Amino acid sequence: MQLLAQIRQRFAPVLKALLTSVESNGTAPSLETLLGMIRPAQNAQFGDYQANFAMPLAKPLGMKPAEIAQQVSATVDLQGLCSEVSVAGPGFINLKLADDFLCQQANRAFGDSTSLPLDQAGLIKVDRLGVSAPNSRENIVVDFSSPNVAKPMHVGHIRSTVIGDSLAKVCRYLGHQVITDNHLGDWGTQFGMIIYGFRNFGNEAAYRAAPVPELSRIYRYVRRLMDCLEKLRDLPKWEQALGTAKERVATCQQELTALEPTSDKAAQKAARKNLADAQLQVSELEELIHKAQQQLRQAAQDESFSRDLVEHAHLHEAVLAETSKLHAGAPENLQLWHEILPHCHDEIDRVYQRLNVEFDHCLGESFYHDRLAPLVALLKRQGLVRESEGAQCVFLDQFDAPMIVQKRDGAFLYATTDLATIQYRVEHWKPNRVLYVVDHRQSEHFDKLFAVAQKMGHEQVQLVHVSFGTVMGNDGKPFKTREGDTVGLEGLIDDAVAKALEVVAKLDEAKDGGPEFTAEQRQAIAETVGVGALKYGDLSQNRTSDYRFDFNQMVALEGNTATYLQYSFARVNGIFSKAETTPEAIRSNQAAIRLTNDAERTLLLALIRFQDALEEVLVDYRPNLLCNYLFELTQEFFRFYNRADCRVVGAEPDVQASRLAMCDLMARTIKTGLALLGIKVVGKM
RNA sequence: GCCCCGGUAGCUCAGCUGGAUAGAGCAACUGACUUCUAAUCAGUAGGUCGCAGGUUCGAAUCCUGCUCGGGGUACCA
Repeated sequence: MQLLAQIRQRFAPVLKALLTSVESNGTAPSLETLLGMIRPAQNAQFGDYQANFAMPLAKPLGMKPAEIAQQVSATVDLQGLCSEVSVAGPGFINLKLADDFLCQQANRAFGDSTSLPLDQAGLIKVDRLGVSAPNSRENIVVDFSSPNVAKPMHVGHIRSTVIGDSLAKVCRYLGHQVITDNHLGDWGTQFGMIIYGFRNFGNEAAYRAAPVPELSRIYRYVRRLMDCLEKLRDLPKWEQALGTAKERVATCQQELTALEPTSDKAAQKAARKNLADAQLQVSELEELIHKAQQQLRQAAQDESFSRDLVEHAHLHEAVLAETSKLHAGAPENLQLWHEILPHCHDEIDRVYQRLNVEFDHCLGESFYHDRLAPLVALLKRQGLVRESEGAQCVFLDQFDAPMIVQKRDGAFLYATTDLATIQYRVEHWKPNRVLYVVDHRQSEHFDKLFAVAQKMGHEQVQLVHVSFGTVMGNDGKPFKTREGDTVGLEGLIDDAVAKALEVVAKLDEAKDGGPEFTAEQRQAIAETVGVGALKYGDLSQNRTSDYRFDFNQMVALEGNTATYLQYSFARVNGIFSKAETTPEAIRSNQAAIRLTNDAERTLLLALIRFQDALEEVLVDYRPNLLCNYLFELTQEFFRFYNRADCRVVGAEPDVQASRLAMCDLMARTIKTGLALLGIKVVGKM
């Protein structure tokens, strides 16, 4: 249920009346703004909710804020909703929900056994818990994950995948019509690499025995060759640049010493900064060169690799040629592409399965390739395209550089594909909104893309770039292995699960009655806990900030982690078995939730805020708000759980029944909330 | 050069559509297992919210300048 909306509704008529009296003076905030100032109390000592609109009304109304607050709280009808209304400080209105209302809402959620699907196929279902349908049901397309299928998924894919999946689920849960689409990279240069590599470095037998590892090996091999060739090409340039940079250091040094006797502080400061910049440049170049030399030395030790470096000196061009042959429809390349592609899908599907992520569609770049030429033709007809330096460009007033939709050599770009994708989605899915869950470095691309889409006439669809920060390593730099490679996603999952298994085993051993799990049970729990920790570590972060990936912290499995939330679910189950009952029995028992103390009250208050928390998530597409909510809810639960006067088992029969119902609602809310984050629970830990 | 994002406790970060005394986790310290699983709970300590101005009843939050860091910036995605 929507709590905030209910409270705001009660205040609306009173505020409307007040606003009409300031009509002449048009400077008063809007009704909506004022209602927005009713929100959960920041500090529980002030009550449950607070209204802060009296202060900004003081000037337009020509009254003291406290008087306004007084008047409003005397007039507003909060019958059945609040038990206490008071004015405090300069004019804050503090509200306390009536216990009866709290119980009534909680009972409604508890009694709602309807289930809602979280995927299009309806395979994942969760409890509705009294959550109401949206005011307007929208068609929402969520575009996320979008890896290149030709190479193994790495740590960079995790944020898009996990955030997108969660947003899609929240949208669906709140009643929207959602289509998830994985816009796979299955048509780009990476395939040129694999095709070339398959022909030149492929091992037929290995491929037949296990295609995926062999393809992966081929990709990595070509990648390594290209890297080395690039280094060979760039090394002289860098060395030259190093020389220049060193000269610059010397010049800067001289300039600074020349300035020293003068008293021009600003000039000295600028000179010092120049020097520092130059020195930084030198050290960066030195490191770059050092690393490259190291890599080349290593390569030199590998005889066959060195031979390949010589034989395939023009690898870069060759790869591009294979790619454009593929795009041009050359049968031999197309055939190979069809042969290879399913294996690439297998590879990423295994990761998705592990992460419990599914898509309604996986329409990759290849799906759009024959729509690109017609799209450019359409842009031309619309008069949006202009040729510049041989390329077909759409120029935009807001940007210096144009959006290029066709290269000088006639090839299309990802901008072209993205436009064709919008075209297709609008035509076939008629979305009100499309969410692109893609990292922040592409924000300018999306700004341009959306601007062009609007010029093309797609004004009715709201296009949103849900951007997120980079995954950093412990050193504060983009997350890489010690060797400088990107970190494979699958290995990361394995590590997280392995770590979770350690903890599960250790705690199981330490149990009072001795270990209770079999090896298989431990493994299953570790899988849920490990994957949950990995996802939650990411989701609980504000998506816009760079995310420092600290493996040890993530698998600490205590504090604000998925494990903590999962643990609360397991503990509730512990209560049920102690009480020798089941959730089904509790629900059919039709017990009434009622309040006997403040810990119960705080827990209930948190429980009935579930929908409000979910709606907050969608305001700015921020799953971390759901994490915050679930964490706070769980804290309230454990406070309740640890209190001597909140024992469930052994309380008076009707109190026990009420508390069992509360616990059931708690367990279902946590389970549902975690499901909306794409995280599972286990009955015992 | 231009554009975008960020600087909050020792560490990692919430809070940013302005609200009362700036929060959490980790790390440190004290206490709670004959109890519904101690992966828990209660408590202590820790801060000139990068700096300087401004807007107003009120600023971590909005505006301006500065500073430090990251990213992007015409044919890669």
